[in-house]
Amino acid sequence: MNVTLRQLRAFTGVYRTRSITRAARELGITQSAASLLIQQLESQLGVKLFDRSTRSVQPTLAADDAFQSAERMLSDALGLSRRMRDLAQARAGRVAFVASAGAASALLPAVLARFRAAHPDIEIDMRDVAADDLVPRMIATDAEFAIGSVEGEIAEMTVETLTRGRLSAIGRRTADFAARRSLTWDELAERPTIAMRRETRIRMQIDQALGPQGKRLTPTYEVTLINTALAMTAQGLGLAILPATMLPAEQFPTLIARPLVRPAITRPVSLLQRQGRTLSPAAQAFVSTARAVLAQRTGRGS
Amino acid sequence: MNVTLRQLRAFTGVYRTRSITRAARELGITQSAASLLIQQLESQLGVKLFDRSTRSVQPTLAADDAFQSAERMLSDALGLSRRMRDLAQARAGRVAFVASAGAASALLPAVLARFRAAHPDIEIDMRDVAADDLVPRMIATDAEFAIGSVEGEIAEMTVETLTRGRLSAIGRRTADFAARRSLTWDELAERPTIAMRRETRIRMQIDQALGPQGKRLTPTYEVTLINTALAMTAQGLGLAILPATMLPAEQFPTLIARPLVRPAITRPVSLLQRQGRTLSPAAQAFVSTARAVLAQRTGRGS
DNA sequence: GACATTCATAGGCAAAGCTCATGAATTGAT
DNA sequence: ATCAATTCATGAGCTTTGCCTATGAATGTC
Repeated sequence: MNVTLRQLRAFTGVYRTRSITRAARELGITQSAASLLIQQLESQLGVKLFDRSTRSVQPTLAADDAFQSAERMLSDALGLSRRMRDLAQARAGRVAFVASAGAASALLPAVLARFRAAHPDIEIDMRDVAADDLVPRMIATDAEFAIGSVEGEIAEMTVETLTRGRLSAIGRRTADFAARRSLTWDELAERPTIAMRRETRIRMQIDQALGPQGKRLTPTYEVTLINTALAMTAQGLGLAILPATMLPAEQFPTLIARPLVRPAITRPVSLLQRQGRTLSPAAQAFVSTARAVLAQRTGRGS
Repeated sequence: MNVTLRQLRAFTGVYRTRSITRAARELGITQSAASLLIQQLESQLGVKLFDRSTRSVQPTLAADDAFQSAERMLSDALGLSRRMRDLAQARAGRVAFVASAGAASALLPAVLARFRAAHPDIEIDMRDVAADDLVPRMIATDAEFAIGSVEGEIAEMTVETLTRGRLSAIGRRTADFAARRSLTWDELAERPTIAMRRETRIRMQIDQALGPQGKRLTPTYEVTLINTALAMTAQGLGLAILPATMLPAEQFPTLIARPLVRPAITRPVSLLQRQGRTLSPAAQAFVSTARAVLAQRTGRGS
């Protein structure tokens, strides 16, 4: 058998109190148990630690020597427990994840704000990447999860749809536009529109979905960055054709989104995780915050 | 129950080998025992440490975090064991003791040399004091023992006589003097003598012992320091009246000691220890070295 | 698809660990 | 000086822990 922390606890207790009885009380064990623990420790270390009579318990020089190591180990043990408890309660730690640029700019700011309020000491490492890089970066780095639009299966990963954003027309809150429940794709032809360039994921999905229906989007403007599209829309240059989830209400308070139908095209906001790997408590907390925020958002319409 | 070092050993093993089976082999336990230890640790820390499937054992972030503390504690534990083993074997540590000036100059140098050869890493703290200070210093300081001439009992202390030095006449190795087995006190009257001053312990003892016999020492010279007496003797100024144990043969190779008889007066060389306190292994080793050296010395005549 | 490897779990047994009771030594009070 | 009180050590007995063997489930390999 080897030295145990139990023995060391008894040892430091006796060393400090100079009494086996008192130390035992502190530890919540009987005096005889404490006595045995000291004896064991002495025999395992091969050193007498206390000169004891019924009347006094005097530490030997060896005990003076051992005391420091013992204290350090015990405080390390306590520190470890505390640290793990903090990690478990997401009061310490770090969340590293990948987010597509779209999610990062529109969806996640709210999540981040809420998460930070609840878990102020968690380090957040959000890697915002172009949509195409989402999965490769997730695979290549130590990110615990990824948030973005992913369709289909990916090896070694689980994909879960958090919410679906309907492709929408985003425009200024004019009486006319605000009155609409929805717009059809056909109706867009009559109006100036701002869409993403053909190379982008969003646009590719639109074209793929409309093609079989014999329809086609012919935008007035084509841009690369979502923000550009929204800024142009805010200027009244036309309707932006985007998932509603990509409209940050705080940033563009004058804009509103109205779903496009016939056909309704939806785009998932997905959560990507490594299969068979548990998220750290901090990451779990983050994910559930994200769920909560997205649920609200969906509730008030998307 | 609390975290145990056993669990931590299993943990670091698994962490390093990324395998419960291999770690178990290292620890000399079965795979199932190791598996249980990990489970216990996880439940006690409230944190998942490994994502395990039958095919892989992946440390979580919490495990990365915990690993360092765990390693430190284990190496502390090892260090403690080793340190205590060194102390036990008197391969490390420190001996603090008090020695009367006489013992320190004549008896102990040989002991120190031998002890140091056998225990090169032990720190030695020898406090050499005047004979009268021996006991007070022993009581007041943290010295583990004292060596010097002590008669009678002392509270809280054990007094053990290591050897007895006979009061002797010390003189140059002349054919005449060397031929003598012993001298009587009466014979001293015919010769020049060098004795310690009346205030010294040695002298007081001589006077007390001779008084009842109606005898009296009337020295030619009276000095305070033993070394002075010996140096004078070496110069041929007379016979030094001292315990034979106080003649350091190495320092005064020309001098020899011959016991004084009628009456024979002896003076103990005592070992003083605190009652009920064990000596540190280093001190024990020192004391037994002292015994061995003194035994030799007694053997070759004093 | 059979095989081998690895982790988890259950049952059973030995050992450790604790408590309770008691004894021995020592101190302090009556 | 005797007695009560305190404190540490020890032994008996019971509970809990800890380990091993055996087996099952999952997964990657040939």
